[in-house]
Amino acid sequence: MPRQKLAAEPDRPARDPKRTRAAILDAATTEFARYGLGGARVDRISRASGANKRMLYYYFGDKEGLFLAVLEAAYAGIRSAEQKLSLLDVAPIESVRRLIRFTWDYFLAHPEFISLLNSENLHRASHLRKSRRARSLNSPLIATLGAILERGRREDIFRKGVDPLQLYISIAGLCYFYLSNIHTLSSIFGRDLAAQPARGARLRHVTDVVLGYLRREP
Amino acid sequence: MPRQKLAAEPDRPARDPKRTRAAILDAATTEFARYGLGGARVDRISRASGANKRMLYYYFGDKEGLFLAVLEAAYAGIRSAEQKLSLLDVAPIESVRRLIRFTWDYFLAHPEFISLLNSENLHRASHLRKSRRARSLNSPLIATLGAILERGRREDIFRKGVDPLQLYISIAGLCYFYLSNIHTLSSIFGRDLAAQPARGARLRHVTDVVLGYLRREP
DNA sequence: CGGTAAACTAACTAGATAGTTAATTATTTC
DNA sequence: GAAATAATTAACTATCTAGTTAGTTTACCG
Repeated sequence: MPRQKLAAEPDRPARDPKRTRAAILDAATTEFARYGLGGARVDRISRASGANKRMLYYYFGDKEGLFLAVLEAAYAGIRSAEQKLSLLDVAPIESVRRLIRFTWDYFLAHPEFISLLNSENLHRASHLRKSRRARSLNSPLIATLGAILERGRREDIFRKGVDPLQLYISIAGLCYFYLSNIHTLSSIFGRDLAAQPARGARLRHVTDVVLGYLRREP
Repeated sequence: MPRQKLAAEPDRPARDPKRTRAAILDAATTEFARYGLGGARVDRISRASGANKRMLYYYFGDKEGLFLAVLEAAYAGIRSAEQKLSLLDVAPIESVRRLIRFTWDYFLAHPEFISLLNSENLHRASHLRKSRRARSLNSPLIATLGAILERGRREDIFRKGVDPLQLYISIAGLCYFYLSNIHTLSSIFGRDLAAQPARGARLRHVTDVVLGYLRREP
């Protein structure tokens, strides 16, 4: 099948480095998410992006460099989405509900992020370690969550002594694991856990677990 | 480097199909866990097992058949360990504590199981779907957990209406995610989350989350 | 407008890869 | 004990793979 050329429109320059680079990143995200780093193929990325294979090496160095760029872009995506959350202008319980809802919806809408994280952990975060932006990928939500928990404690709604980092990890874990392992869980338990009623039940359950935990102790 | 022969001991038969097959499975488990299905190499498995590469195809058909055999063995392992748990001869709260502890300790001791599950989900459980034993890999703990929750409810300790499958998935998720994503989490948050104090804190936190959720509502 | 550099193309390469072939050897069975 | 079978070995194969080479073409700048 003849290769799709990018600059097919008459009024577009034949060379557009930003567009070429973005197209490669996009195709690479899909390929790495679908096959993992080890199973992804450079030639398939090249074909899907419409860019010559040489260009992958021209812009990203090598396959692993491309993978790191994909990962950084993925992190930038979730951080950007997190910034749009408004959590501090509502009551603490509602803040936590929103955070849970955001986390669940984000993972649901971005299964490629889950897959990329799994790949990166298989490789022991060796790519992130090379990244100059790793620490900047940290989530400012931890501090925000700390403020929410402190406010909830002062209002006598939440229990004392909750570690915001642990809670953040737990909220992520409760959502992530279900979606990341959706295939084996569905297979083992003989149910389609990806279907709507099951997903809705899962979100409600996660919310109950977290809010139940946060409830002030007698 | 000269290839290690299996039957080096004088009183061992030169041919031992069971031992050869077990050695291949063992080497394959390590290889698939370390590199994922796509990154694993058949020649490395052959070398590590000490068996001729032809034997991998003789016993398992192909690389994917070998992967399925590894996965089934891994599931058999956790089911066997679950059977040794005794949960019904103690009070409900202690039962739940034991289940959490078991889950955490098992994933900690078997990082290869986590990695294999991640690989299988990347491949959409396509191997498990071919397995004739998938449903038998189901956990009988779900029913046990149901009994525990019902007993706790009757004793007015636990809240009403807890879905044992959801709770089982949540306990697994709270433990699994932390360990599965240990590398990216440590990298992003600039802490060694695999070190002892952090692990202990994590287990305590998970226990508090689950028991906090289960606590009877006022 | 010409020179230069950047962006791009097509073909190539050296090594890797899963799987196969053609045996040989050890064990089992009658 | 000989024949048959199963388990094993060494070498091979066809294809795949990431990355490279050697250009060409387009855009930019003075």
